[in-house]
Amino acid sequence: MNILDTLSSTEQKLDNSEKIKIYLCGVTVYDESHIGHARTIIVFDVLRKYLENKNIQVELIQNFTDVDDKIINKAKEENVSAQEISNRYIENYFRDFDKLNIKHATNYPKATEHIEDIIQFIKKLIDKEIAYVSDNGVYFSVSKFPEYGKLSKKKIDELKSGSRIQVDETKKDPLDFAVWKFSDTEPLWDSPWGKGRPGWHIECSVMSMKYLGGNFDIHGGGRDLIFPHHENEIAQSEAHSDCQFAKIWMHVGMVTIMGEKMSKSLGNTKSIKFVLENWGPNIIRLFCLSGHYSKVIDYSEELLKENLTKWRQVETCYFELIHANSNQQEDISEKIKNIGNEFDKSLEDDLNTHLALSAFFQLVKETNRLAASEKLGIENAKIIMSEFERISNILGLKIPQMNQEEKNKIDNLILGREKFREEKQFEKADEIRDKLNEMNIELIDHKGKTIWMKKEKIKKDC
RNA sequence: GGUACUCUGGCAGAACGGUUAUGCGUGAGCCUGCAAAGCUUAUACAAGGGGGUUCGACUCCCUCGGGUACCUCCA
Repeated sequence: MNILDTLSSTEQKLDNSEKIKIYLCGVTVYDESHIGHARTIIVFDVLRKYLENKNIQVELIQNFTDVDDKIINKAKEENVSAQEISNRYIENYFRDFDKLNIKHATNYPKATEHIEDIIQFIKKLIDKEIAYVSDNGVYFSVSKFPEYGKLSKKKIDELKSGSRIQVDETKKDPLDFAVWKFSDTEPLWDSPWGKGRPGWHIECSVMSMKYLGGNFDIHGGGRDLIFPHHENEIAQSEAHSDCQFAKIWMHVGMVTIMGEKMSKSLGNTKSIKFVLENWGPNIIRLFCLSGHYSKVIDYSEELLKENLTKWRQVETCYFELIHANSNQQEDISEKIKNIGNEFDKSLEDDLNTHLALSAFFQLVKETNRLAASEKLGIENAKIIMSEFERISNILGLKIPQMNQEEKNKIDNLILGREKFREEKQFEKADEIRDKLNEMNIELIDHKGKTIWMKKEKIKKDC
């Protein structure tokens, strides 16, 4: 599998070894997660599920940054502890992302639970004279890391001249960044240099190394993390270990809205909670996977609606498959195999989810074509269903299931309707159809039989 | 200002140095008691502008222009 690596700007082969180690920069937990966060995490979820489908073990570490100025400010505003804030939003995180059908990471380490590791890490940096203690904290000395800027392709002197950073006189160099900030208000921890808290960036260096070792396969996150976050992580980590940090840097493009970046600071976010309520998880996933992960996608109701149409086709396909009972058979195994290969090939090529989705929709189309011509036999349905399930698993799409009782009820109503239709009592037949519609059951009248499908409830459906 | 990415048909969006992408939408038809869903079929002078390389460029190079992101916290 090839992945576009931000550091080398080329596609790098992902070792198809038995295990792939991935570190994904998660969220700072001070507010509701929005659809931009969802995109990044969905992309990595698909990557992970694809690899696992190929029997490659994946160790995925995704951090929570739970100590940060924004958390502290919010805590002050609400007059509660920082921990209460971070706990609340971690809870919300799982509330949202579980609904989005994201498989849990191997581990979700938190900065506050790794203070001792962080202190040890900083100690070594100071011992190596790469970091120094000043009045305000401990700083990483950028000049000690000659390759600084290699990820974001920035030149050090240009950074200096264009610097909008408030010049902190206690720093030796304006580009130096804090690994430890002195403070005398909560949250704070003891350190050999003074009470305070870790700076941003340091926790990812420490925790990735702790859980994945020095040189792991993929480090990922949103594009906006390239600078300064990932740049600083590389500097700290490589200065610390003298070894290459991540092998591949994989960055997911931004979600914009009306052409503008969706971000908390701009106040133009659509929270996952909101979008879930209106469109449900499957449409969000289809939307997030509709373009190449590295590019921008623009959030709009129109696009979500387009994906609703697609989702309805997927649902139709699924229910055609489970109701298949035609005696006619057409040999389709080769065709289905090709579609599966096409799907895999697309993902192998830098996780081209858009092409992979095209392959999936070919499968859907093929099924619906067979069903329309009364040629969807049980054997064929089995073959297709197995591929359908494999693909929807990787993409994280999920048809809502229902219990037997509900199914029986539907079948009985349909039988009643059939009777009225035979007797040409269409008004009564239509009443039953309407009743089923209210239950989100849609009837599909084929020549010889009527099948039903349970449609996912979508608020924005109209 | 610097850096990166990007500019493809009404919309979304891929691949590829030479072949119809694909999907949505739209038109027509089939199916139906009527619908819905689905199917069939048709539809798009497509490549930001201008140069160049080439037998041939959407694809490579140069240049001009637009957009977005980053350069401060950010997925």
